[in-house]
Amino acid sequence: MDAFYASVELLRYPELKGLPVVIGGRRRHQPQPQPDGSRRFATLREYTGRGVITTATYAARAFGVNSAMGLMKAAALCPQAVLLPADFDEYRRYSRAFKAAVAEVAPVIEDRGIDEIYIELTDLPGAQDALGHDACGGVRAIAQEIRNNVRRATGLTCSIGVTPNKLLSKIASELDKPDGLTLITEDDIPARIWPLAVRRINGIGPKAGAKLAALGVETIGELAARPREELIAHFGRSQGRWLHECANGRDERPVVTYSEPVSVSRETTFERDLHAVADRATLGAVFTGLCEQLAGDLRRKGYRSRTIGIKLRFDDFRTVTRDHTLAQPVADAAAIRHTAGQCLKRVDLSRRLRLLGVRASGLVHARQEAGAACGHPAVHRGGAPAEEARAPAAPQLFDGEPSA
DNA sequence: TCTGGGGTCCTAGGACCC
DNA sequence: TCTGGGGTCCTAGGACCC
Repeated sequence: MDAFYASVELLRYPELKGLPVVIGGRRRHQPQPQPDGSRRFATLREYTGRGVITTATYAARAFGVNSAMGLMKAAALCPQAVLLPADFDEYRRYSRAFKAAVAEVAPVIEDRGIDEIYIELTDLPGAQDALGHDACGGVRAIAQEIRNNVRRATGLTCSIGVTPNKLLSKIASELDKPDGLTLITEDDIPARIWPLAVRRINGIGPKAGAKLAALGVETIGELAARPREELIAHFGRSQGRWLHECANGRDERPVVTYSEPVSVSRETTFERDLHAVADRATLGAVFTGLCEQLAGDLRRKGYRSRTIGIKLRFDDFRTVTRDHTLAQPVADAAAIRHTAGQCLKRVDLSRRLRLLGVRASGLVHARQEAGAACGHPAVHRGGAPAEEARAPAAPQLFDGEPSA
């Protein structure tokens, strides 16, 4: 989807169309209705505090404003940009709507988050001609039908890349944004893929990009020109092979239509950095709140968790995690709070904190817990000793929160 | 003026088992 | 007199993505 969150907001506030608009920040900048019936919007200029941009309209991007940019930095580039708070419930509604619209045309879909999907077109009627050859015309018509359906259902535009695999489709979908449709065949790879920067490959981020640049590799074509053995020497067997395959446009990954969640988490960044001792009451309350939210998430999704973990980010942005595996899965806030409290004890808390998070992994379905529910004792086979899930004792470190 | 929140996957070392 | 070998689980950190 094109500038998804921002595009959803423009449906709500059509008077903002064409203006630089960014979504992000923490509450407190809802549009205010005016006596004359118009609405007053907050701008980046007025914003102070932490936060990043989650989405910017194309008009805002023209000022150099982009996703993940700090709001204060964005304000320096485009102070007049309208700032709207994120409304995830609304985005999720539109997400379901666009996916349903796609499914009417092509039902084999892999979810890639709120605004992205992979669609399998291979076995669709019309995708191939009678001889089994690719009929680009047929595939183009199907993609066009998908776009029309999405627009009819949501009023939103999307960009589609139609290619032999997921690697190329992801790249192709970004070549003609917004509202684009790009077809690429294997024969097009040298002309259309090789000139692109290696960073366009999904999976090459800042670190791998910099490492490749240091080796004199800027484009995908330059990557393709490097011997496989050289890439393996620099990046290891696994990543080296993968880079070589990517550079040549090869990707065998299937479209995966179903997957179980691996973890569920909640985290929050504070308005100001907090200290374990000086802000103990505040931190304790936040900590308990996160555990309660996590427990609610687990219950709603129907999971219990055997491994509870915490995440801390210090004022110097250093991040540490600690986790703890229990013999029995838990889901209630008190047990999560207790186990997370045990984890917290293992961290040096002399620095101020900017972020606190709680995570549940080792998920099992709440109703049929493997082993335990089937009457097997939780057999312990290797690894560090797992502890019994205990009833919560006194709150551990961020003590002094109002008792739950 | 520092840098959100929710995820996945990978690596590497240690513990432990057969 | 070494220090096997293969496997799983757990933990911590990091890269990356939406």
